[in-house]
Amino acid sequence: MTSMMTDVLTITELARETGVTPRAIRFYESKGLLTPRRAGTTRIYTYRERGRLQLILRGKRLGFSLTDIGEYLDLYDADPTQHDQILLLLDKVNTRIQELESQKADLDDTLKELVSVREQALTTIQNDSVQTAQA
Amino acid sequence: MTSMMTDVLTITELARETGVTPRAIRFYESKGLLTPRRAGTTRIYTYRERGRLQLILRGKRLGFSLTDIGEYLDLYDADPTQHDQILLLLDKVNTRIQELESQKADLDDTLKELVSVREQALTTIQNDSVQTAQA
DNA sequence: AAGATAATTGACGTTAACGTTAACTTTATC
DNA sequence: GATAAAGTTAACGTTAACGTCAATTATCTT
Repeated sequence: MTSMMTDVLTITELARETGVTPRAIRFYESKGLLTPRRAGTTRIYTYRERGRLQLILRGKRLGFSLTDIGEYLDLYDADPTQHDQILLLLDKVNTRIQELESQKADLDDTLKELVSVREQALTTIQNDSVQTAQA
Repeated sequence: MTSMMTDVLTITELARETGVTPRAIRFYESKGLLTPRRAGTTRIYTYRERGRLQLILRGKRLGFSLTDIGEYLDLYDADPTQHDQILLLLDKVNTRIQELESQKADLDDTLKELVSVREQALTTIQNDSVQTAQA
C-alpha cells in the first residue's frame, strides 16, 4: 500500500511516523480513542486521527491511563451548542486541571531534590580532585 | 499491636498513615524498595522507611514504574565517598532531570490547552445567557 | 494461658496495555 | 491473473502492580 504524497496514511505509515506499533493503534481504536474511516476494510488516517494520536501519546507520557485519556479526548469533541454538555465539560476540565497542577507540584519537588543531589555530588567530586592535586 | 506514641510503626499503622494497603507495602519490599527491620517476624517501620514510602508514592503519581523508582531511591543511598559511584550517580540524576523537564513541558502544553478549552466553554455559556436574557 | 487480634508467607486471581502467532482476505505489482 | 506484500480479525500470552483468600504463626489483652 503506497500512499504517494497524499495527506492520508495507512496504519503502518502512521505507525512509523509516530513510533507506535500497528497493534497499539488498533488497540486504541478498540478503546474508542481513534475512529479512522475505512476504504473497504483498510483503515485510513487523516489529519484528525494523527492529532488525536499525538494527544494519546502525550497523555501516556504524563502517566494517564487510556481511560483517562479517552475522557480527555472527549473534551475536544464536546458539542459546544449544548448548555448541559458545556457545564459537564467545564467540570471535567477543571478536575483535570487540578490533577495536572498537583502533578506539576510533585514534579517541581522532585526536580529540586534531584538538582540538590547533583550539586552535592559535584561538590564531593571537586573536593576530591583538590585533595588529589595536593597529594 | 499498639504502638503507644512511639516513632516506629507497624505495617497496618504505616498503611493507614499513607493510605496504601499492607499488601502493597509488602510488595514494595519484595521489590527491594523498602527494607524494614524485624522484631521477630514482624516488620517495623521507622522514619527512614516512611520517607522512602513517600518518595515511592510521589514517583507513582509522576507515572514512574516501581523499577524506575527503585533506581531513583538508590540515588539517596549512594556512597558519596566513592568517586566512581558519584559519576554514575551524576549520570543517572542528569538523565532523570532531563526526563522530568520534558515531562514538565508536556504538562505545560496540556494545561494551556485545557485552560483554553475552559475559556471557550465559559464564553459560550455567557453568550447563551445573554441571548436568553434578551429573548 | 487462652481467646481475640494482627502479621506472615504462599499461591492464585485481576486489570491494563499491548505483543505474538495464526488463519484469512485485500491490494499492489509484475 | 498469479503471487507477494500488506491489512484484518480472533485469540491467547505477557508484564506490572497489586487484590484476595487461605493456612500458619505471633502478639496482645485479660
